[in-house]
Amino acid sequence: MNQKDSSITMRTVAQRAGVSYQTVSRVINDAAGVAPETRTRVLAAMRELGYRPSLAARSLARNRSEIVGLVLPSSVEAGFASAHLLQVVGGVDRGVSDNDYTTLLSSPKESETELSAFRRLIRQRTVDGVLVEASMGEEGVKLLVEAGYPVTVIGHTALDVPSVCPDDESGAYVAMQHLLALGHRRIAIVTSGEGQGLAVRARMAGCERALADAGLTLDQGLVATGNWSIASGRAAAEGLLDREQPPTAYFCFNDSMAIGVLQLLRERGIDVPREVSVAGFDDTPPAPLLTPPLTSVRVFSAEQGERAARTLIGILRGMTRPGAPVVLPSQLVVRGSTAPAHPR
Amino acid sequence: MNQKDSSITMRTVAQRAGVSYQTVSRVINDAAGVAPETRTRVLAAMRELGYRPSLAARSLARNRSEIVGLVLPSSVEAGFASAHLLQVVGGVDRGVSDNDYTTLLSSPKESETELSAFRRLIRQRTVDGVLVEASMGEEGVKLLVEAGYPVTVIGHTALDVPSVCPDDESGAYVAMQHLLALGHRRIAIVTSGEGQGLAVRARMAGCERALADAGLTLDQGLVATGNWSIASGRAAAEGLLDREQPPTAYFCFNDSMAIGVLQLLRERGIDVPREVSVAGFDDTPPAPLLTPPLTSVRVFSAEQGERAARTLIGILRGMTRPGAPVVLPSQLVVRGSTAPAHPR
DNA sequence: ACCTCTCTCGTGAACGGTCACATCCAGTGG
DNA sequence: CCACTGGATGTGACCGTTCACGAGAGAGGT
Repeated sequence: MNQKDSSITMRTVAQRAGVSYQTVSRVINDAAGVAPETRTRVLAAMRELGYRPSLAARSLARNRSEIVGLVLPSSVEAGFASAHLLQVVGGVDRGVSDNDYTTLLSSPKESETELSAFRRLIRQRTVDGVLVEASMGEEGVKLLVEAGYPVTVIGHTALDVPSVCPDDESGAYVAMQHLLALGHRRIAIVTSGEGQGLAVRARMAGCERALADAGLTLDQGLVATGNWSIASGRAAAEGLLDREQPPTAYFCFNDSMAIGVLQLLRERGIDVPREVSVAGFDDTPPAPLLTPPLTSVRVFSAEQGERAARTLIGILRGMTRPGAPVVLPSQLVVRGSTAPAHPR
Repeated sequence: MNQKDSSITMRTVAQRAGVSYQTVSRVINDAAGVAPETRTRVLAAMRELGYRPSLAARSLARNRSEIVGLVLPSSVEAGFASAHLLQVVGGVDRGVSDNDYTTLLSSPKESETELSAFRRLIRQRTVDGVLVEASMGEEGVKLLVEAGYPVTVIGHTALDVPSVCPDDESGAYVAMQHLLALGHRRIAIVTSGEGQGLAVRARMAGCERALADAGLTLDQGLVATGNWSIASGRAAAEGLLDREQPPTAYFCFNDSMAIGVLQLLRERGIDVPREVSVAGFDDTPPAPLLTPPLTSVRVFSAEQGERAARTLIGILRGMTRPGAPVVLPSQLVVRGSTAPAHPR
């Protein structure tokens, strides 16, 4: 059944079906102008011979490959974000292969600069378009655009490029609202200074809106800035705990920093959620496994990947004009790390 | 600098350098028989024109693509194993791109059977060889082999195919030895009945060897069988706790099941590690984040991926004969979940 | 009956490389 | 002085598709 060497070409099929290779080509691309009877005959021949079109030849002739590149941060060091990334990869692959495209991977070798992944992709000249994970930075995206590649960014971007991202603003809004509804008033916000500026800004805006809705205003003294890492979460909490009036709740802009906060609180003997509440962002898989299970904002990573893939392919096919960013809803997942504010 | 349309071909370069296209080809593949002076002239022309060879054309002519496929389980549901997987992906990509190959992704769409990913790869006919993650099962591997593809398996396999895997036996041995050294004598083993049979058997063998070295023998009553999931870990612990003499330590064959065990113990009010110890396997990223941090056996996922990639490419290049499985060392990481046995 | 039109199908030339040769030219050795 | 050798380069065919044509056959109108 599986012809090992698979050197059956269009002409083989054509011969067998008693037509010319062009007719076979028409059948394959189901173009108009082929008699139904002929079509079935050709299809039969294809099946009998186990014919598979050569992607290489097709790419050469059509000058496009039906392959999209996916640029990811070098996952080796990604550590905690890994779950999110893998979800994205899975989603991308789904969206891509549903459209009969294929996914080509490219992440920077650790020895090189981040841009190497982009350069390699451009040099290879084998993909039709590129999906870029937001944490890869914007320079690479520029490079791709200059080289003439359609690009879609997954996560967020400040560039004028199609993108798919979670609804950071409303995610943060809902989380903040949740904490407020539990009676918390001194809510620390642990943000990050690195990368993904837009996402951070949107989340902050969500927080401010929730506060405003509750008739409150953002206390800058309760805002701590980390760098997405666990350690930076710890450090942030450390600073906040030393205040004369320490916060009764912490809202961290990702789960890693929330974990850092949890660690420090445990060390200081402060019970979560009885004494203080903690919420994270991203809802990574370990979140429910922590002690206590972490309340977090789910961002549907896989869907982001899938939508981005569909968007990009739509553009490649000329069916979609690159338009406004697609914003996917985010959703608060309440778990054990948040509880009513401790009455004082 | 970046020619957007990039329609500069070998002949363009040839013309510019005042040679024939064949000479350009020679320079590209740095074949012998080109005068050094000519070579530099051609190289200069290539640089000036920003020439990039077309991978499609090359694949067509050479009948190989320098692309390897990577088959992964549909990550959407992979949940906890995700970190391991992403590491593998990262490692693979490193090994692949270091050799100027490229990685093509293929995971089964969730709507289809697992084999779909393999079928797609075969039909596409665009890769030279395939890397398969062990949890993808062996049927797909057979399919690939029948279709004539060189395959390397990452993780483990019972098939007669090149593979790279962790040293399960010695990993389990060291972990078991660690628990024995802490004074534990009733050590439960939480294994799994699903998939990766070889890995399970190797780990069990390691346990038995450690026990034998300590003059002990495996008590089948202390062996519980799960299915790698958190829930199955809970269930296993539940059964074991009801024994007249419950275990003082649990060695689980992956981290997920260890987490299940930890959860149940906490619910029952049993302190880890003061009263009982728990160890896992795989050392996934959340392991150090648990309460208490989980002692586990690290398996170097990224290295597995990288080695597998190198092995496969070696075979593709005809430099390596497919040989015996490569076994990478594993390493025990001791954390807070294991402590001296509670004296009774 | 003839001409036109449409539908179906076939032909030749790309696409951008590689491969197996043929060719050219300078050195050699007899 | 000439045939021989071997390194440097060019030539033609081919890889398996697609694309832009052109050709043949019925159908329909006059």
